[in-house]
Amino acid sequence: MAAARQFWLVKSEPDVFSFQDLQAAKQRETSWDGVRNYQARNFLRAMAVGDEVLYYHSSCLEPGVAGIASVVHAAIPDPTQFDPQSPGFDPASTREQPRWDAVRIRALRALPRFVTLDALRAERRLAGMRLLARGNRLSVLPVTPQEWRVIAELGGLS
DNA sequence: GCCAACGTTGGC
DNA sequence: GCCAACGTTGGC
Repeated sequence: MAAARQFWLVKSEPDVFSFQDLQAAKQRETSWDGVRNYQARNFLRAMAVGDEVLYYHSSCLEPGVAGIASVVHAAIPDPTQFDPQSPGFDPASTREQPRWDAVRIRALRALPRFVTLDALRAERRLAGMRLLARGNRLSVLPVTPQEWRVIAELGGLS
């Protein structure tokens, strides 16, 4: 029996790589690498092919959820950790014992309505959402099916 | 640019 | 194992 599909949220600075950039990418895909936080890495490792991912724009004029992507390849060692030229280079990582992982995601669709951080905060059904917790800084987060439904609704889906 | 919150590092 | 210093995140 197949495991139930899980839901996630990833943050990206749109000035660096927006959801539109993902849609415009070759195959609408990208390697989700550069994550350098252990908790976030563990969430990456828990992702399975077919899981769905909310794509959140952070550190910008209007933070919020821009679109939906899906996981098309499960976690592998993040190649940027071995690259001295990369900002993600980690001298403590070895090929034998890599510390950091990356997954591959593909854009599914933009939300018909961009769901702003303000709108998320204003929605009582999302009061417990991890993204909205005080001081939250994780760039990869799990999302509950209930939260997913509410955000899809706010975004104009279904 | 500011600042609160948080994770990581390293001296002890 | 503690904890101060430091770096980063991310909203504003």
